[in-house]
Amino acid sequence: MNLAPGQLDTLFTALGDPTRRAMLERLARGPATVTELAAPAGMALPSFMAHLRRLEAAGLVTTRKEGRVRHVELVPGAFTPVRGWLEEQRALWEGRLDRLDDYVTRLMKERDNGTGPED
Amino acid sequence: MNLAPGQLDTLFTALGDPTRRAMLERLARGPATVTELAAPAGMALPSFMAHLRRLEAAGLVTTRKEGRVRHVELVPGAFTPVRGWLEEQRALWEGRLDRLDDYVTRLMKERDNGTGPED
DNA sequence: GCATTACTTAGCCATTGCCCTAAGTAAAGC
DNA sequence: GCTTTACTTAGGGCAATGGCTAAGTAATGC
Repeated sequence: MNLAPGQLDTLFTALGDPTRRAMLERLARGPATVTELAAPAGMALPSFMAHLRRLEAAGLVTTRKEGRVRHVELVPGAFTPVRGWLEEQRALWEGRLDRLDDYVTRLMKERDNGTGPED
Repeated sequence: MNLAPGQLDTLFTALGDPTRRAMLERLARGPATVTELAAPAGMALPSFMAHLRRLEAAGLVTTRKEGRVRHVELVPGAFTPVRGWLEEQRALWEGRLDRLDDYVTRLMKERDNGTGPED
């Protein structure tokens, strides 16, 4: 259940482009065909398809071809590793604040009863 | 309070590199000097400094120079726009599921009392 | 069956990203 | 004051990214 090394790299950089984020925003509202998806992007199809391939490579979307039309949809839990990393960071940060808080609390107690922080 | 256009680009791509994420993970535990931060990275200092500048440009860290030493620390709310975007995506996705759920519920009711979905 | 639609492949080009070495500067240490 | 330390600046290489046009393929529509 662990994530592949480099998966966060692929995910974060996939999210680092406005065209690709716009695609995901659109897809969050439901599946679409390549043509539908590409319309608002305002770029040549081959350029657009490269973005789509990037999202697919990152595991953020899946595509299937029916006849000459390719349908695209979001992969449900695909953001999880990203969220996970951000949560870890928050936990680290808050852990640090907690320890800082403990430390300050201890210092104040020590000041009150005259014992110092030395061993 | 709105975010600058392109800020998400800068943030996400800043997070898309393992060296930079490692720096942030280290900094979540507390401030550090450049030398301390660079030690585990295993690369030449100039290369490392470029990563640091990326993080600073993205607004994820701040640095100040004291004498010949540069100190680096996390900017507290810097992940907020990233979290925010992810939350929006989730809301969109769940909104869609809600509507799907409503739809299915309505269909079932209609089937039960014999009224069809046609106008 | 011929035209249209919906990609797909191929190839080019400019910019950016990520790494390097070499040499410079400026504060601390002795 | 000379050395060491901690960056900093300058410049170079090479791959990846993000865009393009032109031409190909394969399914649909008429």
